[in-house]
Amino acid sequence: MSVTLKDVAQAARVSVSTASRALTGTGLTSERTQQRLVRIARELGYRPNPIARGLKTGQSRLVALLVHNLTNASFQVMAEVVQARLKALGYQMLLCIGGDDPQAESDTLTTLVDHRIDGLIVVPTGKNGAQLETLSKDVPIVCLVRRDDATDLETVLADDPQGAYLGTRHLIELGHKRIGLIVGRQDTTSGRERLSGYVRALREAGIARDDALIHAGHYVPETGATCARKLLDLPRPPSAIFVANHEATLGVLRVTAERHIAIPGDLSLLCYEDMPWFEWHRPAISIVDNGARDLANLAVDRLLHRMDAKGNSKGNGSDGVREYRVGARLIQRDSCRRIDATAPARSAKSKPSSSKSSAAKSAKV
Amino acid sequence: MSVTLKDVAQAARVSVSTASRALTGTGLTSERTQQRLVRIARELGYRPNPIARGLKTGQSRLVALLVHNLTNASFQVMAEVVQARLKALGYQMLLCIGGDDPQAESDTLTTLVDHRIDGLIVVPTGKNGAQLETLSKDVPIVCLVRRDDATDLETVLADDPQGAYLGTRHLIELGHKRIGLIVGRQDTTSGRERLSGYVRALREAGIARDDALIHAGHYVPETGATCARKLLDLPRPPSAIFVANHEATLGVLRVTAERHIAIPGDLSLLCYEDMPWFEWHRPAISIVDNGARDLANLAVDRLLHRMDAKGNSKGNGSDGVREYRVGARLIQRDSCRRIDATAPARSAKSKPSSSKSSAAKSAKV
DNA sequence: CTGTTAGCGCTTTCAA
DNA sequence: TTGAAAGCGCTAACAG
Repeated sequence: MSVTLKDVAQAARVSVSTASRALTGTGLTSERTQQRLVRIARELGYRPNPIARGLKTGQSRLVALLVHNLTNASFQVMAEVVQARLKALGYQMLLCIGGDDPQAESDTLTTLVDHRIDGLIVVPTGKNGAQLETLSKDVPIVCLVRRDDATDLETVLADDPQGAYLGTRHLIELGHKRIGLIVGRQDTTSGRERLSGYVRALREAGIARDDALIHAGHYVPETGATCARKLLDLPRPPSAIFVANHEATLGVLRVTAERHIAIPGDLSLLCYEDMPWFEWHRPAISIVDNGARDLANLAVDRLLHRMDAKGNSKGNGSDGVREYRVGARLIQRDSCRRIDATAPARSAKSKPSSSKSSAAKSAKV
Repeated sequence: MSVTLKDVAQAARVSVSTASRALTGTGLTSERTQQRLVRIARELGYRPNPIARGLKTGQSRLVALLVHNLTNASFQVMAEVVQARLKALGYQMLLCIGGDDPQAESDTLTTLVDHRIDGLIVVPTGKNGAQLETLSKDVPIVCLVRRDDATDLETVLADDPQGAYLGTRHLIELGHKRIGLIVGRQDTTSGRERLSGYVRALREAGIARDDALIHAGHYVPETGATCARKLLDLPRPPSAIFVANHEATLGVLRVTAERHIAIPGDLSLLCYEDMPWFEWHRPAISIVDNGARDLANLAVDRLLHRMDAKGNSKGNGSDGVREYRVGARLIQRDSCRRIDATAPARSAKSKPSSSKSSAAKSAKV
């Protein structure tokens, strides 16, 4: 079928080994034969077979990205970034979707290693630490977005404590005192950290924490809807809701629409994580950007670094740092408004998006 | 590092070939050795090396999916479906993102073939027909969503003519006579076909086609916004807009929000292609579902069929059919309303989502 | 039913 | 600087 190294060697009347050396560019051939071989290879349309090469070298030019799904905009961005970066370097991306299921993660992991992937970026479920730890002996691994506490793998995380803090503080600065929080499961890094940032901002502002305002659950629209109802049904409902994830935000928006609650007139809404349509939505949804693009880029950087270090067998490329944080930032759009601290939370229905200008400047980092 | 077939064979005191036969389950070994080998392999934690196997068999257990991006919800769904189906069969998915760029597509294609992928599902740009045609000699290919007219590759398409027809007819049945269309570029299959379906529905209803109501452009929010403005600025603006793609719909929604045009009170909006948040948006956006999930499943079916046929070398598995269509269906939500044919298009602002019940039953297919 | 032998296409000793 | 030869881990004739 295709042109092999042997064909090239024959055409050039040299041995395969010479051909190999010339084409892989080890300076172990004479300048002349080198160039000649390159030319002939091109003429013949020779393309090295990565499989054969891999069998010998143990490499595959394949890098895997394991994420939970493609519904989440952050994961979409990450997949696109990782793909683009790797392609530019001649790697192909194996995209795996684990659905946040430990069993699926475990299975996938072994198959990936079977395929002799050269590197792995994984959003861990947190339940396969031992396996990850073992695999990391063979292949460079970088964890993304979540840490697997059972490992000390290099991990690239969003600065969730800071992001949640910034968001909450922003709402406080706008005059909100009762701020509802819809946050993720507390057995994930991000769930815990976002809660902690929220709590810290309240504490600093001298606002008492009210557990009736805090709800944790899965990152799905249903959770958002359920929690929003609970919050709004409170005797003293919050004047602002901070939703720590974009899927849940969909649920919240539905509830507010159903109940004809104007945003930001009756309720301010702040969301953690961006999503393309938040900008197009009216009112445009203010967010705390988790920096998905930066996270992915950093993860790729770190992975490449480790892959490189492994190749040169100079240490494991860890650089001594185990955890990287990518800063979150507040992006103000139109879903939060300044309220008069003395007025009741639920004012008259109306006063549409005009809060933009009145909003405080971005909190300093 | 890992356990090889040789290790298993030695442990079992048989030759590697026997071990191979036993483990690959060709009925060419005695029941006893077969089971013994399987047991020993398991005990040793043997995992076959796909690279080595691939070198011999020419297969890789890798299937590639080449799409334009991951921003589009249809592509997200397709990627998830393809990934899930393939994983269940022991294949890994190589996800490539071509950005609808012919050069990128071409490059990717060659790399994929280098990697000896076992199959390819591709959303073609339409500019690399010759290359695709050539590659299809070596590897089973199924085109998805778009046809590459320069080839006669098996192609799985949405039934865009029908979908656009259904959508348009639905609007007509609701009493709309001036229906704006924001459609895709006319050099793509879907762009042309969606326009044709629209035109056919108008013709059947005896409504004259008005080119001022038809705008074609890229599938991006900006296009939607620009076209929406043009449509709404018309001396006689449309009473309904049919947006032939979800990205463009974002742009349209922004414009209507900016101008305080109530949907569906002042304007009915129908969108081609679903997106998770359309359902959560208020008013929930009515759509023509292109059946992304079905498309992906069918593409996988066809690909597997061809891969299978190729393996058994019984023909090319084409079954004589070159083109498959997956039916589109209308999903009514709350963004279209019945209008009084005699009333002016722009009525008083208000009358929010209550058109659901009054909407006509789904057009029959 | 099983073992022996020969590669798949490439890299990499080891000699020359 | 080059060639010959070995071998990565596996499968598949071909004998026995």
